[in-house]
Parts: sequence; structure tokens; C-alpha cells
Amino acid sequence: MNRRSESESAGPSLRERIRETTAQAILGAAEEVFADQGLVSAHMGDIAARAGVAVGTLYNHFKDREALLAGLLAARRTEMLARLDQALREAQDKPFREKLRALLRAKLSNAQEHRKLFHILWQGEMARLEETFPSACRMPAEVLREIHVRVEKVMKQGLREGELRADMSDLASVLFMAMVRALAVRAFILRPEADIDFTAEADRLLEFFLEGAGT
Amino acid sequence: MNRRSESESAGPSLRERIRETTAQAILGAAEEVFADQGLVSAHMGDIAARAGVAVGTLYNHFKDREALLAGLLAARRTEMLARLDQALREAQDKPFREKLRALLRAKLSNAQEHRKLFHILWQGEMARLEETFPSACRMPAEVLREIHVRVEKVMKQGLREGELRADMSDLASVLFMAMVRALAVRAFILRPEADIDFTAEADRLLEFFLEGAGT
Amino acid sequence: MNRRSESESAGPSLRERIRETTAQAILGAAEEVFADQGLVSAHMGDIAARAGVAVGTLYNHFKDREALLAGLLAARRTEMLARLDQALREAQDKPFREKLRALLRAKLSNAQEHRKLFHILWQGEMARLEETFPSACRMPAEVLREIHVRVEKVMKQGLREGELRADMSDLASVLFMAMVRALAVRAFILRPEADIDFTAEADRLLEFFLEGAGT
Amino acid sequence: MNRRSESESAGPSLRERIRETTAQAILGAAEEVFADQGLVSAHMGDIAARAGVAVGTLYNHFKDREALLAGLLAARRTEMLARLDQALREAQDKPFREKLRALLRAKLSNAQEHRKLFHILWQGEMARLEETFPSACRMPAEVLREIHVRVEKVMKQGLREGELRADMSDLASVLFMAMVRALAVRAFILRPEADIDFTAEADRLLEFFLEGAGT
DNA sequence: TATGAATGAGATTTCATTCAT
DNA sequence: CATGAATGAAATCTCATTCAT
Repeated sequence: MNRRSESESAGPSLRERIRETTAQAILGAAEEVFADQGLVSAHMGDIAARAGVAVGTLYNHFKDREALLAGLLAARRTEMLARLDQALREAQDKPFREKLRALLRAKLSNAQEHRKLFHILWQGEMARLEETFPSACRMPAEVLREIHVRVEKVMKQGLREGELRADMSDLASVLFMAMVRALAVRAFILRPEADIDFTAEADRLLEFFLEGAGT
Repeated sequence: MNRRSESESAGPSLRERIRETTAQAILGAAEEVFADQGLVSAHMGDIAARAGVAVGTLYNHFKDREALLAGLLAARRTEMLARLDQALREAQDKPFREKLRALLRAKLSNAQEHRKLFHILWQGEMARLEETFPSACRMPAEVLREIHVRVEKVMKQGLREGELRADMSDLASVLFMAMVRALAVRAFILRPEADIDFTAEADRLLEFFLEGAGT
Repeated sequence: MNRRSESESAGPSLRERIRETTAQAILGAAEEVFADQGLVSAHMGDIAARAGVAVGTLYNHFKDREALLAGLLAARRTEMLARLDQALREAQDKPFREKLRALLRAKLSNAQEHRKLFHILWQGEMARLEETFPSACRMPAEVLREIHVRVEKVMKQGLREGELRADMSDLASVLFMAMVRALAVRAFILRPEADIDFTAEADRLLEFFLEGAGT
Repeated sequence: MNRRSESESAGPSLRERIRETTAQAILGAAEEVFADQGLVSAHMGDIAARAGVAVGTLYNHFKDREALLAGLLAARRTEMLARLDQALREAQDKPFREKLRALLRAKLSNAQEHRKLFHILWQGEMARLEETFPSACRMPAEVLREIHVRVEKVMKQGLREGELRADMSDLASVLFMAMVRALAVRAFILRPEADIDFTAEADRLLEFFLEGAGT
């Protein structure tokens, strides 16, 4: 791969660091442009301009438009799942309710941080982009599934601990995620400028989920 | 809409009825193609072919691509709201719980019937299509708002009747709609072939909404 | 295919005739541009300009650049083979030498007429264009083979009539075609402006072929 | 070519020898890539990769893509003409027929050795690459002309010795070269894997050339 | 001198829209 | 009104060439 002898230090060469910086700049620009203009109207030229590089440079780092999107989604997905898993680890020995709260807060906090990309992710649940992005469009669904797996695991614990009704267990994860989605959409997309205290929101959501809206 | 008033007789002239038939055929084709290929990949040529007319004909009935989409959404929106309103009228004097159930069933039944368009509608909630469809893209949001208004009205009644907790009243409508959405997406989009008994689903959803998932 | 009722006459409609005219104009322009600028440097824009149409029009008639080249080659190939076959038919009962002369004259006359395309054809024998024109680049070789078949048939007759040496029979067709090629290249390509009497040339070539250059 | 004269010692300096080695490696790689992928599809990146250097290095040795091709052709042309001239020198006092045979064998042997480049050379006879390679594309024609000069000289001797017909003398060289080309194309390009005894082929070609195909 | 990432002009192709018939 | 061929702006991607390290 590289014939160059790593002269003395073990770390990456200067050139490699520059290359990595460019790649990150491109991903950052792609995140903004894809989110601002939508998956379809985001043009390579716009992304290049936002990243401050030439169009060709995009193609030095990503095979084509789809690979760029896929790279972006993959990078952010890794971050998000790491965040969720860390939250779960930290609440490892806590009871069901605490664990669910931890998961919820981690998700909302990550969603807020990447509110723009978040847009794309939830959108991908239904978008008909198989034609335009044969492979990248599958990732949102996969991400959702991976989140679902983690939620489901916590719900199982709730069942074991007798905190959850057995007759609703098949709906619990699905509806919980739907509620989270709704709050996030409302907070980060429909009112992006509002400064919402989502720890409080999270607690109310939890209560709603467990107790229901009835008296 | 109609540039010329019917010449002499009462009803619409033959010519106008033919015109109307063509327009309906175009809308039907548009619904299928927009839903099958997505809002972006649906091409005018495809729609014309599916409708069995020439492209030019599309432009005789709709100013441009966006007007066609807007026309489609407007037509279906009218149908849907009529359905909801009829259900509400029929349950006019019933208690909160019955009214909510009626609304829910009407919504799910309509969603199933137009599952394809439904796809577009929910998608439009977040899609970034302002560039591509400056005006049509606002309609999904408007439709959601109009549904919201009706749901909210029923929720108000629930509050008055003491069936709903006051401390969750601001979330009730939002989270209810989120749950409906989740069930509909699961039933009509993720498992389009499955034959689901959504009256039963509706009842479970109601119970979940009112009682919560906790024990 | 066409829903249109052929109103009265049996012939093609006006629209179809116009369409055909455009297609011919495009093929003509393609012939000139491909020949003038080479298979690779001939750009769709140039062809459209030469044909006096917009770029998009090219794509209404031919799927892509390669299909345009293929269409061009196919059209000319048909013409050429028809010419050769007609010449052979007219000389059907003549002796070997007359037949070969007829074939030779037909070939040279056709080559002169399409001297530009001729360029492409002979070039294709060796050009490495498999990448650029996966399918179209096979046609020149096929055309050569079809000419070869006809030449070979005449040579067989020469053998039967005792006019050809048996010990050279495997080389006869190949070398004959090589000579024809050389004369044509010299006459139509290297000296395109010269006005050469190729009936005389043809007779000398025949004599050379049969008697050799030696004394 | 060489910008600096050797510093002190007589032979070329080490640095110059290294430089020369790199240049040769580049030419070798260029020969393969140009021949394998064609004059147009051969990319600088491919050539650099095949040579085991970076793209930039190509430009340290050759001004641009065309200069690289020109350098390649020039190098091989020198080799080939040297080979022909040596063969002619060795047959200096031999009669016409022997000289022609010597020339023919030298040409075929060289063509076999550089069958790949050979491809390019013959192709260049007609390729329309003036646009792409304003100057390099003239070289194949020049090479052909230089070969022609040598063939013509031998033919003159044949005329003087009374071995050649005077009435065909203007065609003799052209048709002889055409025949050689045909055999070489057949042997080295259309059947590159076949192991052909081209000394025998050469003798048959000579006989055909002198005696003709007729009885 | 060697390196290889960045550059950007330019090529092909798509498709909403127009308009003569 | 229906038709469908023509239009051409706009998007993606390629690759020869440059130049800082």
C-alpha cells in the first residue's frame, strides 16, 4: 500500500492527516447539504462548495454520490450506537425504569446533536429511494432495527421485573419508538430554534408510556 | 378550475364530463406512479403512460408537475377529511372513548385504502422537497394539522369528561397520532401483503393509549 | 404501438415521415462527425449541432452514444452488402475473373461514396475500443468477415475453374482484401482530393493479384 | 533531453543512470497500457501504476501525455529502423530476392517482438487522433514512410535486375507492404496466441508477391 | 526528484416543458 | 383538446495536469 518508510514516529504521516481532514470536511459538508436540501436535491457541486474543495476532490474520497451518502450514514450510525451502548453499560445494574430512561436520554441527546442528519434517518424509514440510492437507502432501516434491538432488550427486562404488562409486550417497543420519534421531530425539526429541556420531556414521555393518558 | 360555465342545460356538458374523466385517470395514474417510484423518481412520462395518454395531455390538465401533485394531494385530502368528519358526526353524542375509537377506525381504514398515497403523505412530513415542490410540499403538513385539529377536539372532550389526565394534555394528541402512524406504517408499508385485522389493533392501541404499558 | 387510426392512406403518417427524416439527418451528421473527429473525439454535442437539432433529440432516437454509432454502422453495412450482392448477382454466370472484377468495382465504388465511414470501418479492424463501445466495436470486424465470405466464394470458383493456384488458396482472399484496402486507403484517405480512375486501378490490381509483380 | 552534462567522470553519473532507468520503466509501462487499453483509454494513472511510480513522476520525465506517447513511438521507431537497416546491410551484395526476403523477415520478427506497439502503429495509419495527439499522431505515418523508402529502394534494385515488371512498379511497394501488414495483423493480432512459423509464411508471401495467385 | 491529493473543464445523459400538427 | 418529437438546462462523473510537501 504505502512504500513510504514511516521515518521515525509511529503515527500517521502528515499527508495522511491532511487527507483525513479533507475527508472529515467533506462528510461535514455532506451532512449539512443533504439535510438542508434533501437527499435528492443535494448536488455534488453544493457539497464541494460547502466543504471548500473542488468537485473532483469528492470523487477522490468517495466513489460516487451514493458512496458519499453511505459513508456519511455509516459514520454517524457508529457514533449513535456507541452512545446508546455506553448509556446502557452505565445503567447496567439499574432497574428497568432507569435503563429505559438512560436509553431515551442518550437517543434524544444524540438526535439533538445531529438534528440535521436525524432528518434523513427518520425520513429514510419510508422514502422511496431504492432507485437513486440502491444501497445507501437501506441503512436508515438498518439503524432503526438496531435501535429497536436495544429497546426490545430493555423491554424484556421490564417484563421480567413485572413492570410491563404482558398483553401489550408486542407493541411496547414499536410504540415507544414512535413516541420518541414524535417528540424528536417536534422538538428538533418542527421547532428547530426552540430551546427545549428534553430531560423533563423524557421523564414525561416515560410516565406517559407506562401510565397512559387515561385517569 | 372550470373556465366555461355549462352552456345551456343544467348538468355538465359531455365535453366537460370527458375532460373530467381524463383528469381522474391522470390523478389515478399519478397516485400509483408517485407512490411506486417516490416523489422524485416519478416522471411525467411514466404517469402519462400509466394513464394511457400523451405527456402533452398532462399539461392540458395541470400547469406543471407540481400542480399535478398538488391536485392529487388535494383530491385525496378532501376524501380523507370527509371520512373523518362523517365518522365524528356519526359518533356525535357518544362518549369520549367511542369518539376516539371512531376517529381511529376511520383513519386506519382510509389509510389502508390509499396505502400508496399514505406513503407520500407521511413521507412529506419531513421530506425536504421545498426546492422541488415549493408549494405542494406544504400540503402534507397541512393535512396533518387538520387531522390534529380533529384529534385535539376529541381530546378536549376527554378532558372535560374526566377521562384524560390534565398533566399530559399537551402531549396527548401528538403521541396519539404518533402511535397511529407507527401502526399504520407497520401494517401498510412494512408488511403491505399481510392481512391485518385493524379493528382489533385499534382497540389495543386505544387501551395502550389510555392505560399505558406499565402494570 | 400506435393508437392512431391511419386515417385514409396506407402510407406512414406525416409525423412518422418527419421522425424518419430527423433520424436520417442524425445518422448523416454522425457519419460526418465520427469520421472527421474519430470515434472517440466525436461528441454528442457536435453531432447534434451538425444535424441541426438539440442534444436531447439524439437521445429520442438512440438510447446512447454507442447505440447511435451502432445504428450508423448497421445502416451503412446493409447498404454495402446489398451493393456487393447485387454486383455478384449481375455477374452470376460470368467466369471467375469477371466476377472478381465486379466485386472489386462494387467495393471500391461503395468505399468512395462513403469514404468517411470507410475510415471508421477499416480502423475498427484493430482499434481498441472494447471499453468505449462494448458492442458497436464488434461490427467492423463482422463486416469484414461478411466481405471475406463473399470474396472467398468467388475464389473457390476460381480454384474450380483452374484459374487459381491451389498452393496459395488459403492466402488468396486475405491478400486480395489487403490489396484492396491498400488502394482504397491510398485513394480515399491519403489523397482524398485526388480524382482517381479506379476502374483502371481495379484492372491493374486484378492483374497484379493474378500475375504477381515478377517478370 | 538531458539538461545537465555529466559532472566530472566520463560516463553518466549515478543520478543520470537512475533517471534513465525510471524513464525506461515508464516507457515500458506506457507501451503495455497504450496497447492494452488503446490510445484513448490509456490513462496516466494506469501507466504510473504499471510502472510502479506516482503520476507526478510521469510529468517529471515527459511534458504531458502526448510527449509520453511520442517518446514511446520514437524509441521503438529507432529500434525498428535500426533492425531493418542492419538486415539490409547484411544482405548488401545479395540479389533482389534475397534482399527483399531479409527485409521482410526483419520486419516480421520486429513486429512479433513488439506486437503490442505494432497494434498502435498500424492503427495510427488511419486513426483520427489529430485532436487528441496533435503531433504524436503523425509519427506512425512517418514510420510507414520510412519503411516505404527502404522497400522502394529494394524494389528499384529488382527493377534494375529485371526481376520486376516495369508496368507495376508504382504499385509494387504499396501492395507489398499491404500484404505484409495483412499477414502480421492476422498472425499477431487476430491470433496472438498462435505460434506461427513466419519464416515459412515470409517465403510464401514472397512467392505470391512475385508470381501472383493465378496459374 | 518523487509523491499523490486537489483541481476543474468538459463529456454524457436525463427529463420537465413546449408547441406545431 | 390530444399528441409526442424537440428542446436544453442541469446533474454526475472522468481524468490530464499541477504543485506543496
